[in-house]
Amino acid sequence: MGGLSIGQVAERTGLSVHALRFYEREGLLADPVRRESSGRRVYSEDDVDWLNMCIKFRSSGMPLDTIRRYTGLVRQGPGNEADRLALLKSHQAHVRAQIEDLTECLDVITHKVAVYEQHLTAGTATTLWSGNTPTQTSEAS
Amino acid sequence: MGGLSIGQVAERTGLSVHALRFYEREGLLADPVRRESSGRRVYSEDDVDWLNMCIKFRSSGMPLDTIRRYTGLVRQGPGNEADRLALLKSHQAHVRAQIEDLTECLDVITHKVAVYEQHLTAGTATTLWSGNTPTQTSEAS
DNA sequence: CTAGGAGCTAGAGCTTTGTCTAGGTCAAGC
DNA sequence: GCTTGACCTAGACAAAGCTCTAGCTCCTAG
Repeated sequence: MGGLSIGQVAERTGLSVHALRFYEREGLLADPVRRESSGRRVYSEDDVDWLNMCIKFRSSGMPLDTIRRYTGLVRQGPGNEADRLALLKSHQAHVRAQIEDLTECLDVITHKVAVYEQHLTAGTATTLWSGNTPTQTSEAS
Repeated sequence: MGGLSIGQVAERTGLSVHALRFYEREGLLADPVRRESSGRRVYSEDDVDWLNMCIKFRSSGMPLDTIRRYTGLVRQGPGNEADRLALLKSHQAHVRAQIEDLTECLDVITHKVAVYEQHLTAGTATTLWSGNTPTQTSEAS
């Protein structure tokens, strides 16, 4: 309610105080953070919510620049909902693509893990034959 | 078989020739690329396979440094399979975490998309009431 | 009243991952 | 013989996203 200091916000968002000031400078905050008479920032719960959303955006690969654009739309107020939606959908597609991509990579890696695990188990079982090492060729399979 | 030029490899891996040279300098290739008498690189199919694997690693967020470590292990030859496996498993876990993370982000975004879509549809249906805009507060939901 | 701790601004610095440039070699085709 | 295009090396530059520093202001506690 009352208001949070930058340190408190850092603690509860996980962003550093440096990053918080940086984000503000970069225009990522929906509205400029209020200040105490002394000039210190006072964050509202809404600010924290907004920041948490930014964090979600960031951690799903949205560049600061895009977040800035989105912020700009929200700042403009009602009337550009279609634009916001377009931006969100585009990012949504991007995130889906990332997940697909990663899933594919995971498959490859899991395959390699399986190969090595099997190799190592075999090595333990049949101690004598030590030539059964994945070669460089089989490495890239 | 015969051997591919850097340009051909660039074409079929999607990496730029610059990136290919860069990767080599960075020690990401299992063995040093062979050279023509003139000094030009000659890549084998194995090299391409290895590069494709590196690309998978990279695109799943493995830093060059880790790829370099993995490469080092493979270069050392048989005997360190357990280390390779450990590295792979660690990356596997990392990729899984990323996917989970992204999935969570996707949920949040999808939720917002739904809110905006519903808002816009409602706006079209009931043209008169234009005050029904997501507020900044609801923005961060 | 003084020390410590948290904040402030402006701006420099850093890391990662490439990309690009400059200046040069080489082989093929006209 | 000259041009063109692909390639070479070494090293400068770049973009993104923070992080850190310097130098200063406050407030609070002892």
